[in-house]
Amino acid sequence: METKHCKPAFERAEPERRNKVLQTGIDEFSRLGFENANINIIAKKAGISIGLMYKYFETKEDLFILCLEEAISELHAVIEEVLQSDDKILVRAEKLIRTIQKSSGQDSRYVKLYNEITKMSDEKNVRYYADKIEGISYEAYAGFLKRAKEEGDIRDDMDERLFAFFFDSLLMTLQFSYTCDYYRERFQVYCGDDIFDNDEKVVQELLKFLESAFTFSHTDVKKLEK
Amino acid sequence: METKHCKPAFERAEPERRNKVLQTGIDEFSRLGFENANINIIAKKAGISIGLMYKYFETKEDLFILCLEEAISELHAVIEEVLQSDDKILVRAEKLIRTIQKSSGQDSRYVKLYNEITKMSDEKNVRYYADKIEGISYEAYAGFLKRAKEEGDIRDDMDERLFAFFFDSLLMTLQFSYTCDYYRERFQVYCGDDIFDNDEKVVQELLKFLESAFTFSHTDVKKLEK
DNA sequence: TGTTAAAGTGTGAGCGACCGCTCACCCCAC
DNA sequence: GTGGGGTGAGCGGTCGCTCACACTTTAACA
Repeated sequence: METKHCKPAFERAEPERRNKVLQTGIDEFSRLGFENANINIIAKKAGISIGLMYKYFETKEDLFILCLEEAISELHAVIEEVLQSDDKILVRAEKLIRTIQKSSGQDSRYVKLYNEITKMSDEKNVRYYADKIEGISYEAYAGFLKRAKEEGDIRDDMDERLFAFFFDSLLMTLQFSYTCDYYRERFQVYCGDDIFDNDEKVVQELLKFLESAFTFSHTDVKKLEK
Repeated sequence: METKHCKPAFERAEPERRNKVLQTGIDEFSRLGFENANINIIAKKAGISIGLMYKYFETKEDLFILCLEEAISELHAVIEEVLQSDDKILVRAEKLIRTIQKSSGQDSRYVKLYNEITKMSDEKNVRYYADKIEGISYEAYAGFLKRAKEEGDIRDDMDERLFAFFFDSLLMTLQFSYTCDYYRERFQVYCGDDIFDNDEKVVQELLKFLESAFTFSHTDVKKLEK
């Protein structure tokens, strides 16, 4: 599973062509899903013959996986950039939320591809990709959550890992809710048809929600009760 | 889309057979997904001929949809039961979490089918099912969140709908994390390989997370600072 | 009550469309 | 003349779905 997913010929090909193939793949796979996308059509749209496609890739799945890795690295580059500055945790959360809102319109294809792997159930692939993809997010979050904890920006009575998990779960769902058809619809059921015209409100409410969860511990309840 | 999804013959069939067909369908669709499940094999496993299957259903998709509705009504029956008592909101949340943990092992098939619709992108179906499925959850949550707000169990400075959305997002992700392959793996990446042996810890940490988010408003920060 | 036709239940071989993938072939560079 | 880039007709397998046929039940009528 850690092996390369293309043949040497693809690495030798012109960067322009490599890009065309990957972008066309991302287009089709994100639009139709892995099963329904047709590799013959991807080849045609990318301007190469199906024969050449199979000089570049062993199988349709390998092409898919390379598209996936492209999409993932694109998504992570954005996250990485947001997390580079050493803002306070809530500022970072805010930046992440706004980025999610922006990128949904801009390049929903990457998010849709990410959503695709959510459906995987082939054991080896699942393990490999979960480790690879979620591992990166986890490292990023774990790092700044730990610092935030040390600096007293977040409560110290919570398990860091579960905390990161809940945090990411909210952001991941939000990302899908701005991008993937079913999640978009669900978002509207919960928050009204005009929720997509109220980005600012979503930011503020989620920050409120997170701020409290971040900040307050059970002992604070007692302090307040006095 | 609001039409029935089986022919009259299926309604006339013996309940025992109807059940066998639906259960076999749920088995196969949840295990393999809609695309990879084979309706000829479902017929065989259910003990009827493929010809009869098509006397019961117009298309493979109709069979799928009926299986889906069966799964959904099963899931909702459980939620409904949990929410029937008039416990405080945190007690309810706890019950929901524990139910999710239990049902994951017990009948993961229903959750997996629910996860399947997450992938839908056919416009009409998406709208219909999001309204139908998420609508029910939303009604349930909205109702008890409103009461909790009136009774002062949760803060009053948050938008109820977004609040319900965040709440359900956490629970939904948790549900998938106990059931669907990729989400399970992701759960372990974040929380360690032994997270599935620590149900109690998950309950407690999520309740802590929720309690703060439920209870504290920004003005409380200032009170505490004094 | 026996006869018959219509309507319903049930079968499974196989059609036809689709699609992942191969392979025989062409072209050009060195 | 060998090796790599490039082609696309078409093979082979799968699978949704049909249809001709067999059997059973219902019901209408003499």
